[in-house]
Amino acid sequence: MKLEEALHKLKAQGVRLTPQRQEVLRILIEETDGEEHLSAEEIWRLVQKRYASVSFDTIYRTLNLLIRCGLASELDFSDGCRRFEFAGNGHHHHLVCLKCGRAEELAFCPEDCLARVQVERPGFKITGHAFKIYGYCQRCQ
Amino acid sequence: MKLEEALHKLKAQGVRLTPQRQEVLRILIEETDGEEHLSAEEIWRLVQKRYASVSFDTIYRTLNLLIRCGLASELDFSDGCRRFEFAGNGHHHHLVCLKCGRAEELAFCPEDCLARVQVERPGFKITGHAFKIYGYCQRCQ
DNA sequence: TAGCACATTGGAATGATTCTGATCTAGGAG
DNA sequence: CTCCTAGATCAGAATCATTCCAATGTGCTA
Repeated sequence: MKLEEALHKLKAQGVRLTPQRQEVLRILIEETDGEEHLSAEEIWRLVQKRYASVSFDTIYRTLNLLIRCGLASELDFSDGCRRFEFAGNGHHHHLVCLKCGRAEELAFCPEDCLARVQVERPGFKITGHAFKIYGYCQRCQ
Repeated sequence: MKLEEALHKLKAQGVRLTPQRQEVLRILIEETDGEEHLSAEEIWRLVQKRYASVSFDTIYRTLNLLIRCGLASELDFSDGCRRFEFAGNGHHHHLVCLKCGRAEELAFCPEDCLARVQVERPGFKITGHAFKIYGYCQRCQ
């Protein structure tokens, strides 16, 4: 399954599989049911359940490591802290609720817009993009 | 001109026109030649030229006030601090250079994408959006 | 199984932003 | 024009997310 695959990918990059790292990865993959996008603190609390003495620093170092290895991506919902998600579910964007802070995932991607931008600005070398939609989810209206 | 207009708009909302506020607004409007998008600290240094004892706190309170009044907007270029711009130049997006941090403004807006999203997710009430393109500007490639 | 390069820990440091309590002032009332 | 006060400013301390540091612990290769 996904976790095995992700661990294998990490190992293939010469990264040590410590229990803390495995647990962070497991949480990103398995404990984000529905529309949860966890903050570092939330991940820390979850890891603590199994490894009570894990430090905050380890969480951040691990998350940054996973990002460098392409297994996690960071999100910014303008709520004061970074949020993280597993990067193995394909490219997507988010609908962010301004009241409850939850984010729904959106498969749709404005690729054709990118092409138009590239034509308009040939001098700029595009490497990535972000499309975020703000508003109120059904529950919060 | 623009500054007069903006000050008038502020007054109309019952906001006191202190010299510090006027200077912050003037800097946002007049001193951002080219593609500068100022951080709070940069604005602070500029205000200090005229009001040497201005506090950092005043800069932040003023910027947040201007945002609430619709005269400024905040930008996030993922470089660790918020950046600000005058909100009277029309809706636009940004091409952010990952090397030098500068942002070019992009008049093009993926409005049609928004419409498609709205059809796809009728339950979500859209109030705003952000479209950011990351990459390398001509100078930095 | 041993050894060491790399990870983890706890606490302190950093940097952006906001709060606090004392002092000052913009701008309306007289 | 002057007075008055709600609201603004100031300096410095507090807060919050994130990272650094030095000591200690541990995956994993040989």
